[in-house]
Amino acid sequence: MKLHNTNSTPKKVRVRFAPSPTGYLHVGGARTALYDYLFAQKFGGEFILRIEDTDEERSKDEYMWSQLEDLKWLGLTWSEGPQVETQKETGDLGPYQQKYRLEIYKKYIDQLLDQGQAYYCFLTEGELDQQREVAKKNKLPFRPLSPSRDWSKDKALAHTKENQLQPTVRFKNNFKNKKFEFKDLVRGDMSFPSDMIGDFVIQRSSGMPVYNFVCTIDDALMKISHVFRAEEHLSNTLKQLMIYETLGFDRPEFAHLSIMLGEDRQKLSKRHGATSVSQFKEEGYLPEALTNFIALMGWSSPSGEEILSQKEMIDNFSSDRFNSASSVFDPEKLKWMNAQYLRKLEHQDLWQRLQVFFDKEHLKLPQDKTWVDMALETFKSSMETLKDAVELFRPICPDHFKLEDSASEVMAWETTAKVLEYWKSEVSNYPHDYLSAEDFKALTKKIQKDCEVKGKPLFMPLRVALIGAPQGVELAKLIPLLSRQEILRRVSVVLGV
RNA sequence: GUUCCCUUCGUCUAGAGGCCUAGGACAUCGCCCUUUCACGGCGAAGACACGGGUUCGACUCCCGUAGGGAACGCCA
Repeated sequence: MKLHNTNSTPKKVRVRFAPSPTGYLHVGGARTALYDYLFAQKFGGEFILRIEDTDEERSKDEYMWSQLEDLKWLGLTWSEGPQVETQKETGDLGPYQQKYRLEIYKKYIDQLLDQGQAYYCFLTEGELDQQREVAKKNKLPFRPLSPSRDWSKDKALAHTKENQLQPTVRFKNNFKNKKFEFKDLVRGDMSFPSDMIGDFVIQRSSGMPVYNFVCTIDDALMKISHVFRAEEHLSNTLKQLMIYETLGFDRPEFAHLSIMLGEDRQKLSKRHGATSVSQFKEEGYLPEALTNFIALMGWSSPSGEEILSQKEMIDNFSSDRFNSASSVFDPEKLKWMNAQYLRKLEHQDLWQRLQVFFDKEHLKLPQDKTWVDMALETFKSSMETLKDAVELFRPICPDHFKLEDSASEVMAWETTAKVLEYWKSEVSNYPHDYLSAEDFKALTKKIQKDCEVKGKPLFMPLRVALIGAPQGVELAKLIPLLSRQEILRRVSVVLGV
């Protein structure tokens, strides 16, 4: 399955991520970018960012910047292309936004036109539809048949002017019975027959060239050595190979990554829940966990280790460990992995990352180091995402105390009132501002003895009086996080005083 | 319809002809820890899509079949 790696890096490694700014950065795109980045890092090459914005209707600069920011958030940095901070480009082979490269494309379109390897096509959409229908009826593959296929450039231009037309430009597929072969880094030897496609459009009637053309030109001009892209581009490669060949460009190596699916085995999309990188960010996933997780969809480390730092991924990265089968995105495993990373974080770091989530919910927490350390130590093992901290910390936040419905059963117990009254009076006589875990333990022993209550009927009411709910973290750990005053206030609230 | 790609536990995967009684991870279930909920520890269950070849021997190589996917766009 994976004997086809060349394992050689003859050319200077230059890889590119080429998103089209028609939406937010998708985890699928993020994975491609990640592989680009890892590959470049591993082989000391360059990682280039190119913006494929030839779809004038759907492309928006706003999307471009958001995608770039998400890429940076993931820790993937590039040496050439538009940069977020300066809003300017770096690199010598720009511009890196295709809409600013139109002159370049025009030159090559003209060259093809002059050489008779492309032609102006005056077929209307209606005519094309008709041809398509005929092909379908005869169970033949559709190949556009253009009357102007063999016209000279001058004749076509004259015709255009005379009739005020806006023709497209089609690449003339004159390859007869030729097999286009290449070695895919993921799939091995690939071969496409030249008659798999007909003459294809390389320039729209608007004058804007199309993806398969500009992509090829730019990869060649930007000296891209390896193209990592999603599997859906596999069949496009034939068109691009034809262009490489007629223009005499060196072609890069290709790696067509398997596709990411949702749990219903359909292509991962919005209806499967979160799919954009920014959504995962908002839900409290760590960039290092997200990249680790997506790296493992379609690639594996030689050791079989699953928790891998960026450095470990770089060190172990190679294109012979790609899996060619598509994979299903499993949000549960992502959560698990995120939890692993969360627990490894330094408290100071974790606390800092938590602030944006607390702020959003107007949670005001103490900030002194001892308290933070204690609180984090108590709660971090219950967190899977940063956002989980909100519900964990809310109960110990003074302004947010309330009695949950789940507490009503406990409150109805016969012994509950007695326990809480006793608890209240003990705490009010306590000499310090905060109770220690040890003092709390001693105190519960005392209650147990004097009230003749133990086990659940003892601890559940106390928990309710502390956080408003009968379930949660260990009481001894919770106690030192609340001031004596706050504890008293709460027990009063619960007792309805 | 044509061309091309893909198929190992529910999910991510390991697997380069004998190391396979198919390994690991998530999820699931059980036990332990625990006054609750988690964390953690230990354990169980669970897969080579199917059929033919080739071979002394096939998860691995070849050919079919089935299922899934892509392209056949003036989307990328």
